[in-house]
Amino acid sequence: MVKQRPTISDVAREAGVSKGLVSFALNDRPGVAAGTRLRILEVANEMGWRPSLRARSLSTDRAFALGLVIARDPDIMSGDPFFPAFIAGVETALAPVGQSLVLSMVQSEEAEISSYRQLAAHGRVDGVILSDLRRDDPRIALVNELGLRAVTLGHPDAASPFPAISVDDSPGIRAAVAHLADLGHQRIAHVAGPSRMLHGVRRSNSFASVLRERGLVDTLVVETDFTAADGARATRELLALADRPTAIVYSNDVMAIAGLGVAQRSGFEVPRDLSITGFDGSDVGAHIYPSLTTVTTAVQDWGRQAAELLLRVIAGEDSDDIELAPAQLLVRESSAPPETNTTTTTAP
Amino acid sequence: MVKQRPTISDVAREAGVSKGLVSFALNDRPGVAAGTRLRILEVANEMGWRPSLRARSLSTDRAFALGLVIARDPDIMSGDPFFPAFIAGVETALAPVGQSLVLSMVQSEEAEISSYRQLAAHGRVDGVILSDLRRDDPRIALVNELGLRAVTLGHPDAASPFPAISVDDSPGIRAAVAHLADLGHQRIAHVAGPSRMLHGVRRSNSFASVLRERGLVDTLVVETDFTAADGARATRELLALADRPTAIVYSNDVMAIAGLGVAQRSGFEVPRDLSITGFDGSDVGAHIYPSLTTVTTAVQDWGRQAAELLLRVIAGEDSDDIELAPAQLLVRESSAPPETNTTTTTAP
DNA sequence: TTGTACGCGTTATCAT
DNA sequence: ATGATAACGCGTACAA
Repeated sequence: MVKQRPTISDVAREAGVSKGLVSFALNDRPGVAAGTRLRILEVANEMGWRPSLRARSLSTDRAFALGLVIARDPDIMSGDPFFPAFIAGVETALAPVGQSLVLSMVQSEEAEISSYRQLAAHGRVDGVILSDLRRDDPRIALVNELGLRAVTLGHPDAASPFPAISVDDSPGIRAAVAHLADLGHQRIAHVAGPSRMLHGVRRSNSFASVLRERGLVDTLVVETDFTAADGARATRELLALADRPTAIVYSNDVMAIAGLGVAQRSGFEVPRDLSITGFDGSDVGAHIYPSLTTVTTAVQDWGRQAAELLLRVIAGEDSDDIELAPAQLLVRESSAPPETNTTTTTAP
Repeated sequence: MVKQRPTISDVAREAGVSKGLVSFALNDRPGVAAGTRLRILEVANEMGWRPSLRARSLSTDRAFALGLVIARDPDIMSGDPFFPAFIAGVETALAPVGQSLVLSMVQSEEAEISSYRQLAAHGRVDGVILSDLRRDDPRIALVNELGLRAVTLGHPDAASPFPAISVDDSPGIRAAVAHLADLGHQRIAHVAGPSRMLHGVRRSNSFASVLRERGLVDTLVVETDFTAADGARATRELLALADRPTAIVYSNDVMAIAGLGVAQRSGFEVPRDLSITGFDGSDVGAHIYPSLTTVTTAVQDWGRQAAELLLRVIAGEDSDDIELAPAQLLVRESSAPPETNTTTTTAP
């Protein structure tokens, strides 16, 4: 005989009141005499009553869960420190309130779209966190049509019905470039992320604007797909230039590490012959040689606050945009003054 | 006026049959005349009827979702290629059948336990994938008591009611050590994972057994927590030994990369002065210099098959253990013969 | 406070 | 064999 878990009907019978009243008492709603409420709670507690999420879900039309659809290749994910930390942060916001995260990792834009459609059609989640915003991101309209609530990580490039929770990359990039320029670098390159991605574009823009302010060459930009392989390719291209850069700013740590490998393989010594900086402060960057100068953000906190904001949106509470502490430069060993003799160094 | 989605009652009315019959027809169950069934399906289709996962969930007591609780520090996750690929694999199994993955990332054992309890109490998932098995893993009994179904990644060290889906690490480790021994290394160290974790233990055991077979020293083992920082520490300790190893086998790529950093920083040239091998074949390992000899497994496939197996278990179908293709050695540049002169090299 | 309809399917019981 | 009816799962919400 399986001991079924008690329902509110059981509690009602035991407490000698109606089902509805139990519901009211349990949800701390007005209209229940203090004494009755107390007795109901007591009985419920004694019987070990737990709310049925499913029943509640059906009757209130809510899922009590948030969704996160990640559209990245495992290759790009591998080694990227962002999502693990972000998700850990989301979890710290959800666990205390008994909500869950439904995660979907897809590898094509069609799969991404259908993933949102499924989440909505099945009522799996009440809202989603939109990450890796793209230009004219179709997900914003889609998610809105589907009736989901959402928050975006960063500001979209068009009007959006959803609040944004952002970390300004700009100060980090600016600081990185300024740091390199201050060290004396004149030819600073940028290994950028995909231009379809807004944060990629914004980092590139910040990069370009600092260079212009400083009156430096701003043509050394290579776009990549964020993978180690593409970071390596970009680095090879840059180092093969007749007038090669003396410093390279990478849009993520994985590419910076791959770039470091390429440089070393080609006989360049970092930072003597080439300075490099990363982005996103991965743990491993601190332990390679030379350790990686990079730009960090409080990703876990971002995750927590994004989830909290989305919960508020779902609850119909205030939902203003949130601006978190901007990215910060973390100077380590991979950046140094360029060689004093200006003769273009070529690979041995 | 919001156009509500049609329910089976709507379909029933439209088709001129009863609610129950619609359900039978929609679920391909016997007892419905062929013609009637066809008409019902047609009407349902015309009306755009979609099943309500919630209603179905409530009445059938199923969640149509799988759970994965990851109990690792973000520090360890960061840079680790396993879970992204694994989850991507899980997704490929779930998406086609309309199921979802509920992910929880926790940072303590208490949080882990309560995470499983919540998933079960709320009926969020029908089953869970147990990863990172530990010695006397309490989760197996817990999950069983909670009435969840499960599969384990790897064989637990005690009887388990759940099928295991495993990738044998042993051949990979053995191949790595054999490779190093064949190159002439006599003092091969192991930077192991936590001994609480079964795969850590198994890799260590495999390591030790090959060394014994070859008659080599097997005392050079340092246990770590899998982080880059701890991999670096272990490497420093090993390289400081009077009789330092000439090769180090790391239990993951992140530590190997950190170890490489330590070695280079101490003036050792890899692989001339020290050979190293990693584990888990991260993308970035292929692009560092020297590129990392490592051991790879088909992680994404593992994820897909684990999810499929769990779905079968939940469906009450066959559920034999599954043994996947074993880990394989991928020889790259970070391993080479030891220096011919046996004089113990010390850091400059 | 109570009674009851409701959300939306599934399934056991009955009637034809 | 075919189909209808009603109970069930478990809360929520509203009229009485």
